[in-house]
Amino acid sequence: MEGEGRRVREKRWRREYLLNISERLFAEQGFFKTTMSQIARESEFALATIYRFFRSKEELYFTLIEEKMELLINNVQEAVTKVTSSIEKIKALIKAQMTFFEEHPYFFKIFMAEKIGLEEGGRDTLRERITRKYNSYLNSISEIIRKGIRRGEFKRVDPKETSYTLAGMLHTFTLMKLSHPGKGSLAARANTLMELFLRGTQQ
Amino acid sequence: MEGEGRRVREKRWRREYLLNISERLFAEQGFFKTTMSQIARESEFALATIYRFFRSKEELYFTLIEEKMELLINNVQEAVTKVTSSIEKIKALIKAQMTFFEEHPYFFKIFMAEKIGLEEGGRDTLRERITRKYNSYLNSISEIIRKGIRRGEFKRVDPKETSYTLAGMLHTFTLMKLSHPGKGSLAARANTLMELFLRGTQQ
DNA sequence: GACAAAAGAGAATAATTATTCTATTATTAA
DNA sequence: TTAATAATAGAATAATTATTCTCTTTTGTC
Repeated sequence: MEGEGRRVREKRWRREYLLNISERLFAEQGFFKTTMSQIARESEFALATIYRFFRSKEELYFTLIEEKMELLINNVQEAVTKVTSSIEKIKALIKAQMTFFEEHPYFFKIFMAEKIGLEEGGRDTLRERITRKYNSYLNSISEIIRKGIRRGEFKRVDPKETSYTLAGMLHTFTLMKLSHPGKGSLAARANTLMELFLRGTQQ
Repeated sequence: MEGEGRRVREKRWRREYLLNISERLFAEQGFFKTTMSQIARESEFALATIYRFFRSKEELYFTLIEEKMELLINNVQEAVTKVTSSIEKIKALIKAQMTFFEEHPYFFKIFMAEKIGLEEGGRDTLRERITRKYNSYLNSISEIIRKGIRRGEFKRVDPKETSYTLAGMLHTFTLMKLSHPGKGSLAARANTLMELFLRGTQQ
């Protein structure tokens, strides 16, 4: 069984390598400008070989998004469950998401590009799965806020509105930091965003 | 000269009509999935006729964005200059932008889709012009906040970070309201967002 | 009404590109 | 080693589509 183990493992490596190369290309040029030949050239696989791993260009693209998104959600969930108060949970969420996107900047770009489509739910089955996942992620943020209100930690805001808005702040903040990287890491700025979210800007 | 006046005017109408049809299609399907034949069919112009108005598909697309963006910026600037305090300026900005996007939802979608590209500045000359415009818009928001800090209206936040974050809140909030329209208009919810921005969520 | 110029139409072009086909090569298990 | 299986390669396919060409129709000026 050892031989088969290596075989399977190597196949997984190749698949992952392919996903990584594609991720970079899709992030840099977008879905349509990226061609399968280009992915083949850069990954040093032949065209037909790619089609042994993925049924189509779309499947490659959406698989990529789905797997990274699962990773993101898992990371965040793990960080959130480690603390108890709602405010700490929000803080952990912000930090975990920033850290993740800092480590996966290509994915961040693709994710941002898809976000608009995601919030509406596309037609394709592939995209639908991702949409559902993303929405349940947003809902889990709403849930934290809802509970925080009950516990008296937050004002009586609308949880849905607030969680969406937090997501928006988080994305734009990340976008700014990734495109104009200043001093210090993105995650180090988590407190700034947290302050803004909790206490606002008014003197 | 009157005959020429009508001629010119009608040409402008046709151009605008073409832009409107394209705007809808681009918003619904994105740049690449939208074909020139489709635009021709839906606008009831012939293919070659479209090329009398616009040199290429890209020019059509970017022209569309640029013109609407100018309109947005003008609307916001006008609203902002009507009031004096920085806090009121921010409030006017939020309301004006929400109103604008509520009136031009197709443009909003295109705008959101381009935003990621915009922040980095694409290679094309056409896109660069838009990028510059959008950045100067963001800078004008920073400026309001900077002045507000000097006047003691805002805390000593980082104006750039804060203005970007405000932009993000505004976009996501708009996105949410446009895709799940609840009771009341979007602009009517401006106060909610304003509250959140000024005073935060903490109890 | 007649001529010049612009607008309109749809077919032709030319290039691109996702996907599949047909061999060729490497790997496994016996 | 050897038959079977999987991986790889690059050419062929087939469809799509932005753009241009050529011709016809409409419009404005005289």
